[in-house]
Amino acid sequence: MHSFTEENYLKTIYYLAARQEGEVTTNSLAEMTATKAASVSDMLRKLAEKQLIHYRKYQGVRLTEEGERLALKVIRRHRIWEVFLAEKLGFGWDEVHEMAEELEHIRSEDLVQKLDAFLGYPQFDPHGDPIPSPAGQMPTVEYTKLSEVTIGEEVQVMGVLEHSPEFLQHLDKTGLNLGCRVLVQDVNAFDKSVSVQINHEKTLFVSNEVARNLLVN
Amino acid sequence: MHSFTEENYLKTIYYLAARQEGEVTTNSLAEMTATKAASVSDMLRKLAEKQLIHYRKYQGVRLTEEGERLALKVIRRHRIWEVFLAEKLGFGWDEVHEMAEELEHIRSEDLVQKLDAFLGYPQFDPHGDPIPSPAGQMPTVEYTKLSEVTIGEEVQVMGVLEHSPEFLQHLDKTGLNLGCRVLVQDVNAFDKSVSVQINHEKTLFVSNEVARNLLVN
DNA sequence: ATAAAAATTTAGACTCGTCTAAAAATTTTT
DNA sequence: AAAAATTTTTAGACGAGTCTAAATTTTTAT
Ligand SMILES: [Mn+2]
Ligand SMILES: [Mn+2]
Ligand SMILES: [Mn+2]
Ligand SMILES: [Mn+2]
Repeated sequence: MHSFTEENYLKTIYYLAARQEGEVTTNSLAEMTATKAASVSDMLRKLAEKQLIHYRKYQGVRLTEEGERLALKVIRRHRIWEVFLAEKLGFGWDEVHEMAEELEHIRSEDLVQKLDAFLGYPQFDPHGDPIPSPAGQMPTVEYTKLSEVTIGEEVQVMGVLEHSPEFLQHLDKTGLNLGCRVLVQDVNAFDKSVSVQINHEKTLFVSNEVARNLLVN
Repeated sequence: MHSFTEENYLKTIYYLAARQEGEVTTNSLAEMTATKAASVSDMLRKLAEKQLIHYRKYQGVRLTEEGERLALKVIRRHRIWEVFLAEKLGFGWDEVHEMAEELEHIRSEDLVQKLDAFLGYPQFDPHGDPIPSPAGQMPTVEYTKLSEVTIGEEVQVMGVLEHSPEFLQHLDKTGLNLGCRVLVQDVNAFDKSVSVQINHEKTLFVSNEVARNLLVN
């Protein structure tokens, strides 16, 4: 069995690897896990011993097949629990992540399987992130950032890149929920802010900062 | 905040105190928590420092008000999760305890509150154990052991004293589920085994060992 | 009332995951 | 190509929770 801590490191390595090219660095892991580089170094040695990562000193780190399988298992559990919390218990998408961080470590194949069935085999979590298959495959989705959409195009909000409660609450307040239709009316040449029409109703301005973190299509 | 381990000790002290008179002993705690007396001694010192137990060396241990409040919180979470696992996910009453042992430590007031509402504020868990109130009160129930019931009386199965999967699976096999009606037809004078009629249908023999662990109304 | 037995606590050690400070390797700058 | 800056690793320590072995206290038996 693997500890909570090991599971968290694997998950974090997976996420960092997904968003850059090449190996994941010690410092980026330290930042993400809110620990110090020295602690990360220690843990990397342990994970390498257990064959969960490929690790060459000073050269960064990469998941082995087994490590990726485990990381995806944890991510699957996390996202399924998020669906449960949002759909069944009525939590907002800004509240579910923190609880899922704990629930994802509950160890029982059976539990996640039954929960998945109870939820009707959801494909996406409340943030629009795809749920890995039981076999450990991450579905590929190709979404565009709202900031990349050209004027005149109408798209649908499919997910978010930024997951902080503050950002999600901001979207709630402006009415930019998952699934809502967005027509790009204009892009400001100076600050790249976007003027959009939501669901063929109200018009609003979206800063580039927000637009870069909204996945559409 | 309190650690998983501290929560488990408090819960165990509560259970041991409930089933004996007087203080709880170091050895009984070591047995229940599957650790050694030396480890228990250490932990008792820590819990006493935190004012969660009354502790005089060599004289056993008793929960403080704060300690009992915490213990009941953990027990409440445990039993609510058990209801969820049985009612919503379809697990058997022999399967839920182990998972609830982990889920009971998920820290969120909001989560247990919403889960409670989702389940319709259940009063009893799948084993017939009462669920402590949000305020931290353990409901009093007065049940009798089936082994104490006199011939001719008809009672209803309300709970179990023994919670092992083996015992519960045995009850499943013989059809002695929660809520079923039991008419005591005869008690064997030699081994105290009981001849009972279930739901006015089939008759079966129940060993004294089983009858002592069945709570009836 | 002693002695023996049992229960409990203390002492010292170990693992896990973390830290700070120092050393070593790599990368960047000049 | 050196020197400087940055990144990473190692060394040594710590807290939580556990262990075994030894010391101490309490209980039971003689
Ligand atoms: Mn999340
Ligand atoms: Mn999510
Ligand atoms: Mn239980
Ligand atoms: Mn129960």
